[in-house]
Amino acid sequence: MTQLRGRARELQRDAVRRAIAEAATTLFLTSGYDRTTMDDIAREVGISVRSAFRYVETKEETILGPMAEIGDAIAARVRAADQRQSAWDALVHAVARFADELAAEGESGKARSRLLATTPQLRGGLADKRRHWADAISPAVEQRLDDEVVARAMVAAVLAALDVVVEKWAFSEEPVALSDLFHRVAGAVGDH
Amino acid sequence: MTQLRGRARELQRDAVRRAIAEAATTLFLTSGYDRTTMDDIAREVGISVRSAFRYVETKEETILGPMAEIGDAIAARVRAADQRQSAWDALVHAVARFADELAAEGESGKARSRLLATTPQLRGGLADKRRHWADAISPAVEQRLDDEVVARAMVAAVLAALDVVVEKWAFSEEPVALSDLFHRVAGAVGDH
DNA sequence: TTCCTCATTGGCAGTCACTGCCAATATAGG
DNA sequence: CCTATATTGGCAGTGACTGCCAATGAGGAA
Repeated sequence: MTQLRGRARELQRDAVRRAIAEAATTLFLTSGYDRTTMDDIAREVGISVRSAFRYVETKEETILGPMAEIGDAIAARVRAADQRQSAWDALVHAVARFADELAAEGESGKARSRLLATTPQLRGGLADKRRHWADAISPAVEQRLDDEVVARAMVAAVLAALDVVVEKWAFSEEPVALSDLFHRVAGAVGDH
Repeated sequence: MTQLRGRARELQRDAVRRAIAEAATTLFLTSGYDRTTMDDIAREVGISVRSAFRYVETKEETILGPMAEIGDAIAARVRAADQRQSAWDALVHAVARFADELAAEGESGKARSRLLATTPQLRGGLADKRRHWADAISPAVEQRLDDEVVARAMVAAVLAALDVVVEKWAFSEEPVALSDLFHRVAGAVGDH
């Protein structure tokens, strides 16, 4: 039963992590990143600061943690794409699917995106995430391309373009269709 | 004489900043980023920690500070490029010139690049710099393109590709020509 | 030269992120 | 109920950074 026990523990851990992410996001959004201390977050969740740091490695991770899996999801979609599709097209479509999911979150997704865009202290963590995404996605792209450096550069370029588009979307008044915008921009970057 | 006096002060400031950058780079390279304290850097320069923080805002800035001007330099080159050149080509060539300068630094440039690539704590500052570069360069690209978002995305994409190429170059054993590699990769990303 | 003014300096104390250590506590399985 | 094991939270310490203030130093006026 050690298996089950371990699994239960993991589920419990994930629940706490989600609670931390939720509390942190709310607090950052209402009081600002700097003016929110780890103490505030821990208190909101109902645990000690010392324990909070057993669930997240850094303050940045409180809000960025949940973004970890996205890279794998995108990589899986690249792999699953029709083999006749070019590396670029497979990649752009896979990333666009993520854009759709973000857009589906509605206003909360927009608010979070605005927070990430306007909080310089989060950029280190954000860069880390993007790096991990790139590490996950690049091999899938490389398989269609046979060139490691080009594959990595292509992934980095597309993710960078995504960032620009998401920021534009997050701050635009009129409702813009995020993935349409992304497709348009990616097309323009790819054609020049 | 207030003018001259002010200028002298500025020159003095820049000299101290350079001394800080040099000391920080050396110390980070020999002892590692974490194991180097601001106290160590200040002592090496011969000033107090309190004063050091009047020259640089953060520990990251000690080594990243000198990278600030590069964005403007690239922007100027994009503007200066032949108007018949496409936005993409002008941008890629301007960035390649920077790659040449980096390569011209030789081993010290490589070592610094390796440090930046392997030190996660510097990624926030690095992302900030890249953002500032992008803010400086994008208007110059937009002028040839008439589309703000596409211009920003193009710049972000090319800078992301540059990062990948620089990292590859910094860690490769055999001497690779940095800007050749960059041109090849940029071409591949742009054509797909 | 001497004095005055203003910028720069550096020490001090305080905040906050984060860590190692340890004793108290909870919990699953016998 | 009891024990092995995991989890918890307090405490003290480090290091980045900030506001405050008294001391210092350098240039110009008298």
